[in-house]
Amino acid sequence: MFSKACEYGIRASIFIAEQSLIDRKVSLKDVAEAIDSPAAYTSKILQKLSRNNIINSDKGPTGGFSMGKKELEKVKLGSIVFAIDGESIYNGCGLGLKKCNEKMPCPVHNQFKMIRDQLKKMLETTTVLSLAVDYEKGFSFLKR
Amino acid sequence: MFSKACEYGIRASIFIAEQSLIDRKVSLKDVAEAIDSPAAYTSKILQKLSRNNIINSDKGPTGGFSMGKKELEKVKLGSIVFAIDGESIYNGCGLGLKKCNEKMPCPVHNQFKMIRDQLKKMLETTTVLSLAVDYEKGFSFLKR
DNA sequence: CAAATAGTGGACAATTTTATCCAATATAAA
DNA sequence: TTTATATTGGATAAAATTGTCCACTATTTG
Ligand code: FES
Ligand code: FES
Repeated sequence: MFSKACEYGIRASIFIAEQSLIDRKVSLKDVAEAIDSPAAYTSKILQKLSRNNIINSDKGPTGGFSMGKKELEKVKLGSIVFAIDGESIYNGCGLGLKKCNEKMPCPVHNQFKMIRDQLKKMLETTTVLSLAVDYEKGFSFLKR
Repeated sequence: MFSKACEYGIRASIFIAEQSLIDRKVSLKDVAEAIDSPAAYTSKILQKLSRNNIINSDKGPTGGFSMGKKELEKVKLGSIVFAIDGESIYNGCGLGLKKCNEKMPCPVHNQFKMIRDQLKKMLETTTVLSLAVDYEKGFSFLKR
């Protein structure tokens, strides 16, 4: 469904969001341990999220990754997926034709469109904040 | 969503099904041209489909790939996806945890489960035959 | 200013996926 | 039985994704 990079990106964002809720900046190492991901690779992904204004990062001692109140409220899952995996989720064809195209649809276009539209809607309405709150309550897990 | 191999596999199956409807066996070359895929790679995929009894293949002159009436009626999209991409569509976690697990769900489990269940249902109810019939009528395309 | 800390960026390596090539096998037809 | 044809299987290669290493920059603190 999503690339590994995107999965790490989502998990990292949820962890950073949750820590930001209790006013904590987290280091790369913190993130990698919390979501059980390779640190150096995770670093690249966090850079991308940072450049896309999904999280912010501060250098130096007392530095680390965090999310401000505004970001916490406006960042949806879709923003992360788009930042990392691009628009393929939105306009890609289920059978790999150049682009999804109503006028010259692939044989599974109708079936796929329905599902993809729902996925899209889900991504665009689910906030990282809401997921972070559940995670904080211990209802969900970022590693196993 | 699916691997490239799986996309080729589905497109190939639809083409083979459609040609079988008018009692034609097709060669590897025919398939590769019809779906615009690399022939040698497509060959591997067709082998896998053949071993999974989704299509049949005959060697030698007058050989080629085809689907019998029984296969045409019983093969669903899901059979193809399972044969090529395995069970990850069914039990994989949306955020990349080892397995999807109700007891220790990832933060997006509920949202993903809903979408994945619908995808699953779609894959399990859509027959290759129905897609082949639409394709035959010119309602859909296998390449662009 | 010096030292310690933490993210950044670039090069590189490993792995997985996708793609190619060719000899071997099976089969039908002449 | 010879020949032509078409799939099969194994070895490789190319490309994309995932993962690692290390020197550099920015920043805080003493
Ligand atoms: S054309 Fe294939 S999904 Fe729309
Ligand atoms: S645990 Fe992640 S999708 Fe079910």
